[in-house]
Amino acid sequence: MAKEITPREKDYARWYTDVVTRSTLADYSPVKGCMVIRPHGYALWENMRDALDRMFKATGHVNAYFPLFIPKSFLSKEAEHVEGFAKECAIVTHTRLKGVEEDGKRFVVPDPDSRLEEELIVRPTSETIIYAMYAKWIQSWRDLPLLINQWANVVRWEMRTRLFLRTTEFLWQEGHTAHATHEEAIEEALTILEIYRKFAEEWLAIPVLTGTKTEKEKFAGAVTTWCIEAMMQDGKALQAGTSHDLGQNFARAFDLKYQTREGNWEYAWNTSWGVSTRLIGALVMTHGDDDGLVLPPRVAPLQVVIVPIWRNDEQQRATIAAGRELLAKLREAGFRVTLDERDNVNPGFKYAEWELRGVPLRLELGPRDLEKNAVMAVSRLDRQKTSIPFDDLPAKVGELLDGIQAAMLERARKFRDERTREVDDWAAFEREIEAGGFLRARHCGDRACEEEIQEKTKATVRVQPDGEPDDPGPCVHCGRDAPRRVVFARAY
RNA sequence: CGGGGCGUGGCGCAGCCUGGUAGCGCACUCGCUUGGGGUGCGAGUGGUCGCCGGUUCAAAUCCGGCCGCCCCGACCA
Repeated sequence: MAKEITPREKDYARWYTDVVTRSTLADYSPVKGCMVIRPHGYALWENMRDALDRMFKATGHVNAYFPLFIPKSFLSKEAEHVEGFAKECAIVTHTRLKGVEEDGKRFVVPDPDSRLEEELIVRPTSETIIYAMYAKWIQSWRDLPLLINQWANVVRWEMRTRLFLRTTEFLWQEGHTAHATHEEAIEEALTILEIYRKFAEEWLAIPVLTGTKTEKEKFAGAVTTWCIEAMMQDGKALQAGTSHDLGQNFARAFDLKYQTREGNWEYAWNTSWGVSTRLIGALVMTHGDDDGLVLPPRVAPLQVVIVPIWRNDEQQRATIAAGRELLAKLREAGFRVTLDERDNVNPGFKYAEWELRGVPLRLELGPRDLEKNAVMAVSRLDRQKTSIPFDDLPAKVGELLDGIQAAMLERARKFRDERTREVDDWAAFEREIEAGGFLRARHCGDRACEEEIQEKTKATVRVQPDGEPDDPGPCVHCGRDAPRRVVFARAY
């Protein structure tokens, strides 16, 4: 049916790229490793951003904006942090270009006279600049907690790129907080983790596991990294968001101290947390099918498309007129909806195109429907048809959209649970990991052991799930004592 | 950074081996037709064949160099 999309079975990576580009979410740009987020993709991001922003604000956070550039010296202040990011930073060395001529051709080169004394780093993340500012703003216990978020772009010069999943520049939010006690900081990190979980499941219909990262996988500079981890349709894991307890690592590095009620000076406790446009990639790979995108109604840029159907001029006038009324009524009710009045393509073409772009609900409006004073609603999820009398209109559309939203989460959860299994011995692990999905196995927690597992199988510990009872036994790889099971998978 | 592939109208490709004035599909424009799952027919618009150099009467095609992008791996959200 679908033209031009590689089926998932044939080549999952190609399918992903096809869906992202053909559905007009994004396109490759002339800049290596960088993508253009097109209006459809950006509208999706805006909806995600707005929902998250409300959740952050409801829990006491405020937005601010910090500079794109970071003095080089800042980045070297926290040892682990440098180690983690040094290899992927873009560096600004000059501030001017200069025209030169060679072989009769003109081009530009950096003007040697404009070389910067202290080079600037294009932020890969903003911990350093933000905690430098916090050190200036915080003196007293009364200044705490400080709960700031920023919506920004960051640059990480990675070797491989994949639309939305890994690009040189990407959009994200990064929260940075300062607290008087470690307990409070941990509570903050967990509050955010819960927001991420809720957002992923209730808005994106992506079921996630929550828990901590191992030493090997945690953020460079963190004491503890919590994450939400999702499973894509090819069985690979995708880290969808992280929340870090930074302890006093950055406070010490940037001399971020406050005076206690008792008059002593103490280092503050920090957290940082973020989700990025990578979530769009997660959305595509969790719900998409061989016909294209499938978007959850709550974040879909368009929730409903009305397609009028006619055979002659009179019917064209009638169905478009009815369509416009319908459009107004649904907009009034708060739905994101459009009417496809184009007369140069036939209905079948429109169906295929709107399905490709992931619109959850289509309302077909033809002569047969007009006779009955009804529209035919078709779900993007399963193409199930429901005839809706005009009189039931805004309400019934809301019900159908809610139903699609719930069914998407349900379907994704079932998919994940069916591909999650327990393994207890190494032979089973090596065999099962080839089939993809999540493997729940015991692990000793030793970093070297985890690295060996990765070398042998490309699998890593994705998450050490929260809130699970102890289940002691031998490590699946080395046989040493392990307290409980963790989740292994190959990851993006 | 290692391995592979590709640069030819807006997009996807053929032509290259065996040199002889550039072709197909889609898209676009116009007309008719059709319209409840990507209608059909006809007429058009649009390209210094990635760049530089060489061989030749003649280069998209052969030779040399350069540039760019994509895919796969290691690193990463």
